[in-house]
Order: sequence, then C-alpha cells, then structure tokens
Amino acid sequence: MRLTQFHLATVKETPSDADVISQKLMLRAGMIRKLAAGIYTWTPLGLRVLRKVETIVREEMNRAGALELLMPSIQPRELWEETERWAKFGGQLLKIKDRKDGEFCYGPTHEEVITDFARGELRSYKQLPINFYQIQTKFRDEIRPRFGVMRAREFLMKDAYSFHLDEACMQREYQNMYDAYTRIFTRLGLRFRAVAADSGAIGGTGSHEFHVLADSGEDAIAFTSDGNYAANVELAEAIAPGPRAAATQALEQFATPTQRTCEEVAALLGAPLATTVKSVAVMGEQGFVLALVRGDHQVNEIKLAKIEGLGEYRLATETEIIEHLGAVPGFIGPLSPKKSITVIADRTVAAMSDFVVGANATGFHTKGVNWGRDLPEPLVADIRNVVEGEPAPMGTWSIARGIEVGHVFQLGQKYAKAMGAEVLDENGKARTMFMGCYGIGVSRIVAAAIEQNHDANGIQWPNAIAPFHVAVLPLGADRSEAVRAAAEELYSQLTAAGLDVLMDDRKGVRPGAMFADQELIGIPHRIVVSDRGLAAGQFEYRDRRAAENENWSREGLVERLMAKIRG
RNA sequence: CGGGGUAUAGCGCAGUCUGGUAGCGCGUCAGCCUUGGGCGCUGAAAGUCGGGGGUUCGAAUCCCUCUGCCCCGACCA
Repeated sequence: MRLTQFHLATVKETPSDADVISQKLMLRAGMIRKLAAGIYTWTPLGLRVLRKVETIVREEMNRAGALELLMPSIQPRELWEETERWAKFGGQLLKIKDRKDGEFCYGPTHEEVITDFARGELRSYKQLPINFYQIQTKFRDEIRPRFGVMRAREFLMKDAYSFHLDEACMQREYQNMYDAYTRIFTRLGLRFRAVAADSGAIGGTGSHEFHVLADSGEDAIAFTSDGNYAANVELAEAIAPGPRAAATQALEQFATPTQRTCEEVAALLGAPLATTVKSVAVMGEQGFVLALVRGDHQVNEIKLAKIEGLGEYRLATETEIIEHLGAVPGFIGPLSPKKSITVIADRTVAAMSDFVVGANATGFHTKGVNWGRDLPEPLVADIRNVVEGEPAPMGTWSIARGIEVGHVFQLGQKYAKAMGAEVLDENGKARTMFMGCYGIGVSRIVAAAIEQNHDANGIQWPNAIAPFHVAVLPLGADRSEAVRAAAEELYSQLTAAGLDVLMDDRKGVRPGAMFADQELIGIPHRIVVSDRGLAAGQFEYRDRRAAENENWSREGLVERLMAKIRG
C-alpha cells in the first residue's frame, strides 16, 4: 500500500475523553472513531487489524472442526421468552419494535437462536456431535460503556455452540475448544493465561476464561507459584490456616466513638489490622446472616452466594441490622446479638484468637474475643478473596491482572431443555442434547493487544496482527531519483514476497513526521531508504521494539526480513 | 438509576462570573524556505457558540427546558 493511496488519520493531540492507553492510541493512530457512546467506526487502518484477528480465529475454529454460519443480529421476543431471558437479561438487552409493534432485541448473544436452529435441523444422534460458530456484531447496552472498544456496546464476537448426545461428548469438545483457543492466542502473539472460572448459577462441570495479561486489566487472576493452576480470583481457594492459638486475653469492651472501620479501630488500639474482624450483614433466603472476614481481607460475593441458605442474598439494610444486632453499622459483630442469627466465619477468622469485633453497641468495640469461650463456634467457610503471597493448595497464590478475551463454557442441557432441543438416540428414544458455548471478543482483542504492547511512541503490534508488516520510508525522495527508484524496487519485491507493506510516498513530509506516524500506528518493522544509505550500499532496518538501527545490505534483505516476520 | 461535569471552527481549548463586532493551538489550503525525529515564515478558508423557548435596544454570556457526551457510584458474559 502506498500511503498516498491510503487513508492515514493520525492525530498529534491526545483525545481528552480517553481513559485507557489502548483507547488513546487507537484514536490517535486513527484506527477507530467514535460515533456514539460505546459505538465506533473502524477505519481502514483499524479494520486491517480487526480482520487479521478475525482470520486467525476463523482458521483455528475451522481447523478444530467447527462449522461457520451466520445468524441474524435481530431476534424475536418469543424466542427469549422460551428461556425466560427476555426479563432476566436485564437492561443490557436492547429492545426494539418494528412497524407492527412486534418486539425484537438486538442480539447480545445467540443461545436462543442457535438452539432454535438446532432443534429444527438436528433430529438424529448420527448428526452429532456438531459445533456451529459465527463471527458477528453484537450489542449489549452496557450501563456505562468505557475504555473504547474494550468495553463497547457494539462489538465483534466469535461465538460457537456445540451439540452432543451426552455429557462425556460435550466434555471432549470442551477440551477441543480449549486447545483451539490456546492455539488462537498463541498465534495472535499475545501473552495470555487460561484460568478456571466460576460457572455461576448454571452449574456444569467447567468453565475457563482466557485472559490477555496486562497491568491495566479489569479482572484479577490468581495463579499458583508452580504455574499449574490459575483461577479467576472469584474462584481461587483460600485454604485454612494452622490451628487456633489459645486465648490469652480477657474479653474487654472499649469506646470507639468515631471509629467505625477496622482500619480506624486498629489504629486506635495500635494493633495490626490482622487482629480485627470485619462483619458483613446480609439477608439470605433463610434470614439474617453475619459474614466474618479478617480486617485486612475482602468478602468474596460469589463464594458467599454458594453457601447453603444464602442463595440470592442481599446486603442487610440499616433497619434490619439494628433490629437483629442492636447497633448501627460500624459497631456490629457476632457477640450477643439481639435476635438469633447465623454467623459464618471465614476459615482464617475461625482460626483467630484474641481478636477485635464490633460490640453490637453503638460507639463500642470488643477486644480479646475468643471462639468457644465468648461465643459459640461459627459455621466455617471459604468466603473471601485470596491475597498475594498467601498459601495456595499448591505453593502460594500470586495475583495478576488480565483482560478477558475468551470464555469456554459447558452449558449442559439448560437451553436445550428449556427449548425442547432433542434428537433420537440409537434406540429411537428422544434425548435432550447437551451443549457447550465458546466465545471470543474479537474487537476486544485488538484493544487488549495494545494494552500489552505499546511504548511512549505508540503501538507495538505483534507480527501476526499488525496492519502492515513493514514500512518503507524513503527520505528525500522529492529530490533524489536514486532514493525513489530504490524504494520503488524494494516496495515491489517485498509486496511480491507476500508481505503487507506500507510505503510512505507522501510529498514533502519530513523524516520526523514519517517516523512518528510509523511508530504510532505500530508497524513492527521499518526500512529507511536514503541517499546517505545508498552511498554506503546500505538500507537502514529498525525493529519497532529496538532502540538502535541496523545497517543491512541490499543483498538478502528480503529474505532477512521475511525470516523476522514469519519467524 | 443516583451524584458531578461538559457542549464554542475538523480536533483540543479560552471567552460565560461582569451582556456590546468570535478567539488561541493543532490540523487543512496556497506560497516561500527547509530536508534524519511531528521544521520555520507569510497568507487564506473554515463557526445558525448542542436544540427550543424567554429576558433585553442587544445574548456564546442571564433565565427556563430538552438532548448528547464525559466522570464517579451501584450493575455486569
């Protein structure tokens, strides 16, 4: 591509409403332009990257045996009523009406449509297993879209759905997709990690998220020091500490007129935060529950929701807290509540002695508290987030940040059952199919790749998804016929070799501007053609990630470059 | 949905308090100059000051109203 034939839309000034680096760089490089909140136009430059990601995803899905199809983006309400998700999906579902007042939504996902398709198409176990996928624009009306295409409302997604006669077959395909995803992210040239994820209320035996590692990631991932296990922080198990020490202190209530948080109480006492216990009051299905974690820990809502009797719990209101405990929030604890309540202690809390809690009297806390002696033994469960460096089932936990770009999921029979998707087995008996679903955020990958690969000058694309592999920059082509001819010849050869080449043939553009644009848009390799170089019989090569130039002779240049790009 | 901002040239912003001929930087266009890190100089084009209503001799500026967008929070495969 000659730059004069292309639409380069770089800007010098950083857009003021961009709050993550990928969004800034995508706007400055002219890859995207915002049309409305969370809705973007992909420019020719940005689209080249998006298409490269899409192509790799498609090739690997095909290789894994999945079949591409394309479903409608507009879906009728009736289908969503069958799974009761018309109401349950919530505000993210963009609902629209046609001229006859028929109700539709813009598809945020396609379980209903594919299951409807499958129940019509699939009749015999002989047609199974089968895996259908599409790469398509989705819309989720996010409450607060932000971070550019990282969390846009309209986005490009690959979604696949597999159908099976039994669970074992579903699990085999799940593994097949897991392996395909590993190949995809490896080919994309990204540093990533597959992590065990919470499978939520749907249950099922498995779910993994694929995260691109980046400090700016929205999700915390926990992984063990031996590298063999990684989990969403929501799932990582906090193991029980050693046995409880014997009580040494007497129970003592003390005044904390203005100290409501564990931090404030610990500061007042001059004691470590880890000697305090935080009490979180919630209302579960079976009544009032007090969840206890150590002062320096955080309650994990997903773990808490899994406890028997809690289910769809919510935080207790101030009125409920006063009614059950007799004190206002900030001074509550498990000691002598006003009414009978359930106390659930985190494993760590259960192993504490001589600890500090709210006294259930406004303005007071109590120290020297001990299980068994001062209050009954609690129910014990793992209800907190793990923290950096603490013991894990194997080794110790480390915490990293990641951007979720893929998710594989064993759906089981949830949708097939709700929608009556059945096939006849070898005995002629109708059986509800098992399903798996597998998503990849294609447009999000573009942003995630930038979060992971950039410097002060701009983007540093991995070769596999760079909009162009190499930039040819002729310096002074306006006045040097030799430079112009050499650049043209090089451009032809590189293009003929199958590389994506961008030649900066703009008139009167100074070298500094050429370099700045090439670095901003992140072309991974550049070759400078100049009178100075030609006189020495050399071309100047620079890797986007390198600080220094290399002088390459004309001989073997194309091969040398190919080796760098194709690996 | 709650709270807080903001809307002025293609982009980024000042001007609004205290009403009186629409400004700056970047970009764009023309010319000169320059040619290894977003050069320099000269000139030019470009704005129903988010929409509607009101006050006033006169409104970007004051009042009312609507809308978009941004930030914080709650929420979220």
